[in-house]
Amino acid sequence: MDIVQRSGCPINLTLEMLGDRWSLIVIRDLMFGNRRHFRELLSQSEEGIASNILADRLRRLTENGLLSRRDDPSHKQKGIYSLTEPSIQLVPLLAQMGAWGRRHTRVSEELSIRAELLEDGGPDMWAAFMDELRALHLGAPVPERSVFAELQAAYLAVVAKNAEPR
Amino acid sequence: MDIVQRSGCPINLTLEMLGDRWSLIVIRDLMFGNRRHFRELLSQSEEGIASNILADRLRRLTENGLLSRRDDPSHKQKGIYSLTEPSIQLVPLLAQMGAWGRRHTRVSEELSIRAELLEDGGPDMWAAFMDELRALHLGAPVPERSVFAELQAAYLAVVAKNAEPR
DNA sequence: ACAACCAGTTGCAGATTGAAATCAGTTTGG
DNA sequence: CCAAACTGATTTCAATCTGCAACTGGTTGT
Repeated sequence: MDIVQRSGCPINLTLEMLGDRWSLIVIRDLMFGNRRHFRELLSQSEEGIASNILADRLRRLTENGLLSRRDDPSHKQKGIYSLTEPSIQLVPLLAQMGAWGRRHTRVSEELSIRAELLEDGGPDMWAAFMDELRALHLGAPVPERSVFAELQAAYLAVVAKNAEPR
Repeated sequence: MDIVQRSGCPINLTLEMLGDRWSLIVIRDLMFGNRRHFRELLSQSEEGIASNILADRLRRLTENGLLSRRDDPSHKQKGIYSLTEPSIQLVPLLAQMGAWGRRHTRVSEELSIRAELLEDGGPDMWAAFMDELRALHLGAPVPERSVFAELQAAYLAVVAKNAEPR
């Protein structure tokens, strides 16, 4: 999937880097699901990515500077994948994608509650989330607000509500 | 490229509809370049889309409700493609894509000036642009402000500046 | 020792992509 | 009226990409 540069248009260049069916899914899982290992990304994926595709995307995203990989001290084969500053700055883009998808596609309630919160929260919430991701992935100081916890709590609340026998 | 729905996640569903290398390029050209016919999209494309791919994407985008097609009264074979409300609502997404690409890829000055303006203009400018697109593509009343003209003027100014002999 | 786990790799069939050529109907210029 | 150019595609074909399943070589826990 190496590409000769087609044009210097920012939208085109973004598509050349991220315009396929899996790259943003992988980033989404790292970002919102906090999956950091190959196996977590492989088996806990809603969409069921194949292992060769996952390996390929992790390699390409790392080459392009959107992810970084370091060894896991607890296991010689494990690697820990982290977001980088460029991929953390995809938060507003993913928030807009979630907002659009929520309006114009047939989403499930459980999986779209986070998108709803993120849309309602607006740029302030996105910035807070990015600060939190910098702490989780880049070792920056941990901010007070945990958007991650807010999103997770809302998600679990919806799951619990829908599991209610009635 | 028909897809069995992989999951109800809004980001995934948006990717299933738009996550390929050409769909958003076509929408970009309709939106920012005001290309309305097959030939205009084919030959004035910066990236050089192939005609079979263009035909396929126009068909798929129309099937998915992101474009509409009507006959051109001036030519029995010509069709006029228009954006629809769902694709007009992609403006904030494309603005974010442009903003990200401008920061993290090697864009050309000429092709990124519009992204810069759109980023600086923020949600107010996006809303004005969407109103203008509703006038151009859906027959809504023409708004006072023409973001399209602002973008075009800025683009032409950069082209002129860079063409200056010095 | 041994089973489970780990991060991938390999092989393969089928689908998708993209370049180039081609197509048939429509309009235009002379 | 007729030829050339234009229209929105379609066809052909090689190359690439996708996804599934099996497999590899190594690590870890018991």
